[in-house]
Amino acid sequence: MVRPGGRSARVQASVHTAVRELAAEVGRDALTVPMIAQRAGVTPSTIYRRWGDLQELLSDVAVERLRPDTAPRDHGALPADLTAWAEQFLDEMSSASGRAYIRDALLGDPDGGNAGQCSAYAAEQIDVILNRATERGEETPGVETVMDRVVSPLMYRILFRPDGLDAAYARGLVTGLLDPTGRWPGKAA
Amino acid sequence: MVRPGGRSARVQASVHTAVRELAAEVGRDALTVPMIAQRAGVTPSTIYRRWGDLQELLSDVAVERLRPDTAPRDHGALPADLTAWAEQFLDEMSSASGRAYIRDALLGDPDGGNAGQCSAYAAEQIDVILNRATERGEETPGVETVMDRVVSPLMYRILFRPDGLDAAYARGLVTGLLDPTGRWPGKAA
DNA sequence: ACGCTAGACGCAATGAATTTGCTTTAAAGT
DNA sequence: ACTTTAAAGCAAATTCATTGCGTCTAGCGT
Repeated sequence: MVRPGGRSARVQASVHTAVRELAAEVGRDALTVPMIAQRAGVTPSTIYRRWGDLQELLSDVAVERLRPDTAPRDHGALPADLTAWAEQFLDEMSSASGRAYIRDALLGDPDGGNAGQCSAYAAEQIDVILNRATERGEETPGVETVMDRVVSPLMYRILFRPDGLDAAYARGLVTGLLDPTGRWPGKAA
Repeated sequence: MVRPGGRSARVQASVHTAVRELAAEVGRDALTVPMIAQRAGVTPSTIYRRWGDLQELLSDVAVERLRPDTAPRDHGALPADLTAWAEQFLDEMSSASGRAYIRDALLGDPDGGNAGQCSAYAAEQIDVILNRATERGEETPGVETVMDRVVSPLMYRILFRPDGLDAAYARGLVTGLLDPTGRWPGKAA
C-alpha cells in the first residue's frame, strides 16, 4: 500500500518527474532505473521495491500522462463535437511520444488495470459529449458503439499500422457512424 | 543483414525453438537471454548482437506464432464465413497465451514492422473471405471496412478491456456490419 | 500531546545480465 | 578455389537487478 502523504508522496512525485525529465532529455529507450533513482534523489532499491521494475514504473507515468486534463469542447452539435474530439485524440495518440505512452501503459501491466484506465478515460470523454447531445435533443449512439466505431479503429491503426493515418480518416469514422446514408464506404478506401 | 542460409539460419532456428521450448517449460516471464543462449547452443552475445535485447527476440518469435497456418474455412456464404473467422480470431487472441504474443509483438518493435505484419495476416485472411464472396456474386464491404468494424474492436477490447468478451460480441460486430437494418445497436450494450 | 507500530526508505553486498574488443568461422561472390 | 566480409565465439569489464538489515517516519491509538 502506498502511503498517501509525507515522504512516500514526495518520493513518488520526485520519481515521476525524474522519469519525465529524463525521458525528454535522453530518450525513453535509454532510461534505466539507476539513472532515474539518481535524478530523483533516491536509491534504486526504493524504486524496485515500490514498482517492481522499470516497465511498471513507466506504465504508471504513462497512465498519468494519458489522463485528459480538460473536458471536451462544446461545438454545439454532436457531429462537430465527436469529430473534433476524434481528431484531437488521434493527434495526441499518434505522435511518437503518444504511442510510446500507450505501449508503456499496455506493457508493464500485470493485471490489466492501467490499460483499462486508459480506455475508461476515452469512454468518459465520449460520455460527456453524448450526454450533452442528448440534452440538446439529438439522437445519439451508445458509448459502446462510439468506442467500437471510432476509438477502436483509431487505436488499432495507431498501434498496428501507424502509416497513412490522418485527420481525414478520423473524420471519416465519425461520418460513417453518424450519417449512414451509404451502406459501406468505398472499397478503395 | 541476416544471411539467408547456412550457419546463420541454423542459429536463428535453434534460438527460436529454444525460446518456444523454454517458454513452455519455465514460463514466459522467467526467460532470460543467457538461458535461451545455453539451450540453443550459442553464446549470449550472439543473441544480443543480432536481436538487440530479449524483447525484440520475443517479438520475432511472437509474430511467427501469430501467423495463421491455414486458410479460413469456407461456409458457403459471407456472413457465416466472417462470423466463424471472427469467433476463431477472438478465441485465439484473447487466450492468455494469445494476449502475451500480441503484447510481445507490439513491444519489442522499434520500427513497427512486426505489428504491421500481424495486421497484414488478419487482412490477408479477410481478403480471402471477401474474394470468395465476390466470386459467389455476393455484395461485400472492403477489406479496410472489415478491419475497422470487426478486427479493430476485437483487438481493442482484447488489449484494453479483456473482461466480458465472448463469441456473442464477435457475432454482433459482424451482424452490425452486414445487416444494418437498425441504425445503431441498443445503447444498453 | 506522546509514544507505538508497521510500512517505506537507505545502504551495501551479492549475483545476474548486458556490453564490448578481439579472434575465429563460414557464407557469398569472383 | 580464393577472397571478402558478415556473423559467431570467447572473455573481460561494466552495469543492472535483487535482497538482508538497520533506520526513519507517517499514521494511529491512548
